[in-house]
Amino acid sequence: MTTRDRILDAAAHVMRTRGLARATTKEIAKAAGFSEAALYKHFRDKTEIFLAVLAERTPSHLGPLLAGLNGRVGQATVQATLEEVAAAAVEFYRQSFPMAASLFSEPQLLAAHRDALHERDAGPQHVGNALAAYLAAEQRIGRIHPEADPHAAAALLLGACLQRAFLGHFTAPNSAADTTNQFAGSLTTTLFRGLLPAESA
Amino acid sequence: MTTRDRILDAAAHVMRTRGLARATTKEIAKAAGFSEAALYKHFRDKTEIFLAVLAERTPSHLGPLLAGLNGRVGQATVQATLEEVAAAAVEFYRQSFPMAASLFSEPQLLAAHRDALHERDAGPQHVGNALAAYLAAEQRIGRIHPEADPHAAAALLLGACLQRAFLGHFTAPNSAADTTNQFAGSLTTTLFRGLLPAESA
DNA sequence: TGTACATCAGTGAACGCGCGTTCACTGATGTAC
DNA sequence: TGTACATCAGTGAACGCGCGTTCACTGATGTAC
Repeated sequence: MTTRDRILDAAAHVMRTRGLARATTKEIAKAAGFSEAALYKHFRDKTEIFLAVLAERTPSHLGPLLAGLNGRVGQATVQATLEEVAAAAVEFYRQSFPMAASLFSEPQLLAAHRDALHERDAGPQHVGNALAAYLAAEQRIGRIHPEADPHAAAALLLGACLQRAFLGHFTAPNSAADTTNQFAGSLTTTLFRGLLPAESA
Repeated sequence: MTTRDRILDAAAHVMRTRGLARATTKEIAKAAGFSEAALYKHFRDKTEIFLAVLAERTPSHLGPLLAGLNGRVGQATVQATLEEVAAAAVEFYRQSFPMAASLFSEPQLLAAHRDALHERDAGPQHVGNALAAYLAAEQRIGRIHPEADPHAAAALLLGACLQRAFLGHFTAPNSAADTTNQFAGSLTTTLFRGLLPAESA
């Protein structure tokens, strides 16, 4: 493992455990096992460290799953696929949320990260787009109600996952009696069936 | 307006516009039109200012609406009510998100705020609970499918609103072609109808 | 093989700066008699 | 009514501290001849 990697690992760890505000060069260097001066042999300044962490240490469980969604059209059941996506999304959001949220305390860093994402053609909105595209494809082969709105459905499902991750971090970490899979299950079931009572028009 | 109020207004403004990390005593005092020393006549330390802002300057459009939900059971249509809730939720989350997210950069402040919310029996999870209670009541009088899960439905709807607010701040502020009302409409329509195709079991 | 030099990752100590906080003070307002 | 004193919101200047960053340096490794 290169020194650069060790610094990034240490920075990611400090950011996650102590928070962005406490992620000082002293803390990062200590966690990495190097002097503070060593950081500046590998990065121009602290911002560059943060941006590298965001670019290279953001979890990506969702990426492969979303990329494989094309091949799943017509396979298994749509509900089972959505359940899998939901479970993965909860985990992904749970891991990325603290660091992503932290960025809002430093708008300049947020803007720099946003631009970096844009250049790599990445970003949080791509998750929703990929899921909506999958749902639209399933809709075309009749496995989803023809009048359903794929984007709205994706927003509902993924939003619920983001919110759960948010609440899990915001409130005491003891809460959330149900498991992630139970949660993903009740979400997709409710989303599939809809709220409309049977006898109503 | 008391000095205390002017300080809190100034602090809230600085937190929103410059970010929590740039919300220094100097900036707050300057924005309030007082000396830094004046802050300490009204607050023990900077943390107390932040906690007071969070307690007294958090928007509360949603509160009255949610409180009035009991009286809406059986009134108008459920979908129209949900649409109204969704639109208000988007606006509420949009306004609170930056400050709430900022807290994740200082876990100690987050914990202190969480405790303060808990003491006042408040917090973000109460929004979901109130909406779920309303849905359960509508379910009891047959205006919602008897097997639907009220908590899951609330999570879907509010999660989508939270996510929209998040994306609105995270990505460039130009995006989001549709209006809040259009968004709320497609959400509730999709949630009501469900994804299930007509001919399927 | 030995010797002289170049390179470069990493260091300890220092730097200037902006931060949160405190201090002794001012001056306006209220109160007692 | 005037005078002496108490109160208290607000101030300017200073404080100690921890921050990000830079500096001259070390010592190991590689290279030329």
